[in-house]
Amino acid sequence: MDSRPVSIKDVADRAGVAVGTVSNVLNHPTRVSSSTRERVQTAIDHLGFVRNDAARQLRAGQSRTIGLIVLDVGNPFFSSLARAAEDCAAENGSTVVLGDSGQDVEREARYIDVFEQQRVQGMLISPVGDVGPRVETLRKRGMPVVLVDRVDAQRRCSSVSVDDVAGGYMAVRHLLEAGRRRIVFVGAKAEFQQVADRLAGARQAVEEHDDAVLEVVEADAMTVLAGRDVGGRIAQRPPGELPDGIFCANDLLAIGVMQAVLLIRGLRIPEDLALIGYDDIDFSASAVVPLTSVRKPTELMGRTAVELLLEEIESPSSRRRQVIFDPELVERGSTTAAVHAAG
Amino acid sequence: MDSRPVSIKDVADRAGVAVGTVSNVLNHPTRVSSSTRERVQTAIDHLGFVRNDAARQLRAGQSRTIGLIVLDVGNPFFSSLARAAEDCAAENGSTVVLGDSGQDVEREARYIDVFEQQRVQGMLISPVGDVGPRVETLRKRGMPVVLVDRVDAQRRCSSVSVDDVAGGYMAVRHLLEAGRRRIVFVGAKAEFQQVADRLAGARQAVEEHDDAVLEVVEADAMTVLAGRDVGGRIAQRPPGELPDGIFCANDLLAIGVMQAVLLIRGLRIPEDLALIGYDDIDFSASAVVPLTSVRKPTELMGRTAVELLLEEIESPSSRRRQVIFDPELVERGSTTAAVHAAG
DNA sequence: ACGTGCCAATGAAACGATTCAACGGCGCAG
DNA sequence: CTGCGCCGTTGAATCGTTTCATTGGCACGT
Repeated sequence: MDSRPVSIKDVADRAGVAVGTVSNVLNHPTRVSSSTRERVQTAIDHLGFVRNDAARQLRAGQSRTIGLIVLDVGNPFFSSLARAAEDCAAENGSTVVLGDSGQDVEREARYIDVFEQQRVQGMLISPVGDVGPRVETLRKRGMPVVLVDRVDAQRRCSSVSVDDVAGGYMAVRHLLEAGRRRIVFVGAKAEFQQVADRLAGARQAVEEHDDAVLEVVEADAMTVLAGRDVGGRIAQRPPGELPDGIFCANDLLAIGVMQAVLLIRGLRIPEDLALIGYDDIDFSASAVVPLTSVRKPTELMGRTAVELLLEEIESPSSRRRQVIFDPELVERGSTTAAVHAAG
Repeated sequence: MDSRPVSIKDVADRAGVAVGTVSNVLNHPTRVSSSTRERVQTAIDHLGFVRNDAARQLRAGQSRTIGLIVLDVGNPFFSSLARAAEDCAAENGSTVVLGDSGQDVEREARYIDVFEQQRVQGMLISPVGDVGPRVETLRKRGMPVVLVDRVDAQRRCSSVSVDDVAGGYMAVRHLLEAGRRRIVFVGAKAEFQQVADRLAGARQAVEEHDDAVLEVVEADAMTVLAGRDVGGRIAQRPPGELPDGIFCANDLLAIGVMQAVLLIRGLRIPEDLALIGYDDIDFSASAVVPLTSVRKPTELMGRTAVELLLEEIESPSSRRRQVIFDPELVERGSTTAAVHAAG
C-alpha cells in the first residue's frame, strides 16, 4: 500500500494538467488561473502531496535553511539566542536548524560537514576553539558564515558579540552610584578572557572615583559552592574591613556569596552589602534577595546574527561587520532597596 | 572566481575517470583499484569537492537525518535528551537536527512540515497539545514517528515516557523510610496531569503506613515565589501542627519552600523538616541545603527514543512499543543528614 | 476575415548524485 | 590458440522539482 511517496507528477495526472502547472501553483500562484489552481489544490490535498525538498533544492541550487551551531543548547543564553534567530529567520522565509556541538571540536566539525553537504544558505557558529582555518575554507567555497559570541581576529567574517569590559564597567558604576566605595570583585581563572574583561571594566569604573577602592578576590571556580566559600571568608572579616559592594564575575558565584553572607553573618542585602552578578541566569530573579545582574542582549544578538547572514547571502561581496553589543543592567533587590521581590 | 560549486563531474574530469567511478570511491571504495582511488581522492582534495546531499538524497530516496522537535531547548531535560539522542544517532550513522517548538503549536507544525519536506528518516516529537491527527497522517505517508515524554493514547506510534506515579511514590516512600509521618504535598494546577500523577503516587506510598498522614497544599504556581509563599504559611504554624516532611511537585516550589522555612522560622533541614523536590534541576544541588529530588532518566530516554525510531525505520511493520521508565531518586542533604554539601 | 497580443498551460531540459547493465582487458585452463 | 571468467571501469538512466521557450486559444481592433 505504501508504494512510493506522491510526486508532483501524480498530482498533475490527477488534476489533468502538466507538471509545470503544478509547480506554478506551488511557487507562482498568480500565473495560474483560479479554476486550475483550485483543481490542483484539490488533487494535492486528496493525495497528501508533500514537496520533495531535495529535488527542489537540487534544481534551485540553494536551500531555505540556516544552520546554527551552538556550544551548548542547555545554556539559556544559547537557547534564547536560538529562539530569536528562528523567529527572525522565519520572518524572512528561512528555517533554522540547530546543531549542538557540546563544546566538542569533533561534533562541531561534523555539523559543519553536514550543513555544508545540505547546502544550507549560511551558518551561524559559536565556535569551540579555533575555527579560523575551517571558516576560511567555508568562505572560499562561497558559504556565508557569521560568528556568534566571538569575534574573528582576522576580520574575515562578520560576527556578533558582547563587550564584557563595558559590562564590568556598568556593574561597578551601578554600585558606585548607589554610594558604595569599598568594592570587591570575585572571579576565577575559568573562561579567562571574559573574566579578565569584566575585571578591566570594573577597574575602569573604580578609577573614576578617587575615594573608591577595588579588591580582587579569587574563587576556586565559577560555581555556587566556590561563591559560598568566598562569601564565608568575606563575611567573617571584622566590621571595619567589610566591603559594602561585591561584584561577582557570574551569577552562580553571586548566589553562593549571598547564601553565605545571609546565613553566616546575618548581614542585610542590600543595606549592609550590595551584590551584583553577571549573566542574569533564570534563577537570579528567584534568589532569596533577587539578584541584580548584567545580561547579554540575547534576542538582539540572535536577530542581528541572522540579519548579518542574510545580508551576506544577498550580496556576497558586502563588507564584513563586527557588531559588538553593550550588555544591559538588570536591577533587582540585591542592590536597590526600593525594589523588592521584583521578577 | 566563485563560479559554481564543484560537482562530481568536475572531479571526474580532473582525475580522468568517469563519474560513476568517483561515486564508487565515495560509496564503495573497495570496488575501485587503489591507484584510481588515490587519484580521485587527490582531485577531491584539490578541488575542495563537497557532496551535494540534495542530489544524493533525491536519488537514494532517503536521508540520514533524524528530526527532533522539543518543547523548549532551554529546558535542561530536553537539552540533555537531545544530547543523548545525537550521540546514539551518530553511532548509527545518522545526524539529529533540532527544532524548538517553544510550546507553540504553529512552530511545531512548521517544523513537522520542514522535516517532512526534507524527507528525514523519522521524527522524534515531544508534542504540544494534541498531535494525534497530525501524527496519523505522517504515519499514513510512511514517516516513522516516536513520541517523547508523552504516550499516544491510541497506541498508534511508539513512545518513551516517564511514570510520574512511580516518581511520586518513590519520593514519599523515601520520606517515610526516613521516619517522617506528617507529610505535606505541595502542588499547583499547572501541568495538571503530571502533578496529579505525582500526587497519586504520594497517596499510594502513604497508604502503606497506617500512622502516616498526607496533607495537600495548593500553590498558586509552580514557581519559587509561590513556593516561598506556601513555605511561609507552613512555617508559621504552631509547633504541634508542623509537618516533618514536605514533597513538592517540582524543584522550584521546593526551593521556595526551603528559602521560607530556613529564613522565617529558622527550622533545620532535614532534622526538623525533610524536603524533597521533583525534576532535579541544575540548581537543586547548589541550594543552601542541597535538595533531594526525583529525576527522569534523560540520557536513557534519548537513546531509547532513537533506538525505537531506527527499529521502526528498518522494519516499518514492527509492533509499536510504549516504553515507560521509572524515574530515579537523587538523595541529597535536604532529606539525609549524613550526606552534606553533596554535588 | 485576419492579424495582433495576451494569458494559461505545456513539456522538455537541467540540477548532481547513484546505480547498474554493459564493456574491455587480462590471465588462465583446456 | 581459443574460450571463459573476473575485475575495474564506463556512461546512460533515474530521482522530483523548477524553469523557460513554445504553443494554443481567445478577444479585440482594423
